[in-house]
Amino acid sequence: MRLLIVEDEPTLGQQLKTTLEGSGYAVDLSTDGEDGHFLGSTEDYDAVVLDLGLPEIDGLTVLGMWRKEGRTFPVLVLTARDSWSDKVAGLDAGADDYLAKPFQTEELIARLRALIRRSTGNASSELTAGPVRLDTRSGKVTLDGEPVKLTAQEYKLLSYLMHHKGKVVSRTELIEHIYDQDFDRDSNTIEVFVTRIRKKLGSDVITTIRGLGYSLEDPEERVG
Amino acid sequence: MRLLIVEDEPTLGQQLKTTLEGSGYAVDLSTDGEDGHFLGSTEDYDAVVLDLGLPEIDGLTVLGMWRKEGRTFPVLVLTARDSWSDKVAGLDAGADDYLAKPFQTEELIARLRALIRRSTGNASSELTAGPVRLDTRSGKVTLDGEPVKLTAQEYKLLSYLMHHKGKVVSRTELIEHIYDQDFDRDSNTIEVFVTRIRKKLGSDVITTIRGLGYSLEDPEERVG
DNA sequence: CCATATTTGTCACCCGCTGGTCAAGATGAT
DNA sequence: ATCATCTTGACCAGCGGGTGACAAATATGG
Repeated sequence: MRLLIVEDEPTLGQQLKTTLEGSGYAVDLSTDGEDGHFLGSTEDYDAVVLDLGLPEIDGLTVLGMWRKEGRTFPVLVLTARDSWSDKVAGLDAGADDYLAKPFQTEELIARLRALIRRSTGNASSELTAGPVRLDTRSGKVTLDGEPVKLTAQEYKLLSYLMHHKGKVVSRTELIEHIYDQDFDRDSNTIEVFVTRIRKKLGSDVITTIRGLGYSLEDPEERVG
Repeated sequence: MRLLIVEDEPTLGQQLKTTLEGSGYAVDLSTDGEDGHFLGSTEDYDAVVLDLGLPEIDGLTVLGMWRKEGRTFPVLVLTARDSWSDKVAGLDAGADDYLAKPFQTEELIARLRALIRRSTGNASSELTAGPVRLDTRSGKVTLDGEPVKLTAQEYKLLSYLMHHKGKVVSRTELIEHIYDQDFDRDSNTIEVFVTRIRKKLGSDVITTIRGLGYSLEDPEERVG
């Protein structure tokens, strides 16, 4: 999962980036509205954390522009503690959730997880595909009930696929959502990790669609 | 399906070409209006992506010329973000859809798919012919409900025929719409692929009209 | 703070699939 | 029967993808 943070205060921004990366997200950080808006318009994020008090362009404006352009990623807005009006305005402008500063990073993480879950149309924080179950809350994976140890990267890859079960996900899309901006786009890491995951979970969990990418089967097995 | 991209910014153009080819289109790329206009006038495209901010000739002019020449392919116009006048002018000049820069390639792909679907007179993204069903959205094909694995090329060929169900499609037309500019026109690949598709979907799906080409039966055939 | 284990990404090599060519055989039209 | 057109099996080069091994980076533990 890949996030964009738009936060003008460098220390806080950097700190958030580090924490969220620690929670398994690929994070891009932008410190002003102009740049942040551009990133959100061109790159493909799973969620955005947007501070309203920005220099240059105001956060609300940025959000409004995104929505007008048809960007649908979930946006979590950071507001000053007591600016009640901001919250209302934020929700009006198309924010999906808000959090008042100062806040516990714990809470931010929890809310982001919920946002992403909802936006991908998953009802529960438990995702399943055949014998595989993934709990986004605890970050644990089981195969036929048995716990399986995945490494951080393996988990990210699998998690993205499970959030988009049934859809064909291209290598580029995977790279874009698992790594942040600067990453060597032509290398075969994805293939390598798919192999490693298959070794742990069985070779039939992830299907290869030649020339297009990978896919987790939807439970659309039809018998009779 | 074959597309023409007219985009002066080389990086963006090339990137678009690559992505769209990845989505199964044959793509010609032109970097200036003069050349772009020529291609659109001589070759046969299923849709055109036209950037309005072109050197030499303006995009709107090109579009106008095409329409005056009687070209009917659907045109998706790329406009700068805030130039609202461009949009209006574009639609007036005969554009079928527009997309403001910057945009996400996902969206471009979706819009193109819709444009082509509409321009071929198909109401849904699910095309059917007898027992065969093709979903342009997911790229999956089923025979009597059973999923069938087609290769990329097989899919392109079948997809084109299904978009033009009932019409007799000549070999040249197929070649022109499945491959891009540089392709050896006299070879029997088409025949070979027709054979291969028949082997997978049954020999009666594609009818041969000797001397003219191939055709997918309209479902209403009834021999009295 | 060093030693060790684990993880991550790169590389090289292999393999099977796919797309395209060719040529021989089948099928139709006249 | 003759000729053109279409079908199909065989063949092969090239590509995309899978995998083991190695090296760098990072985490773990004494």
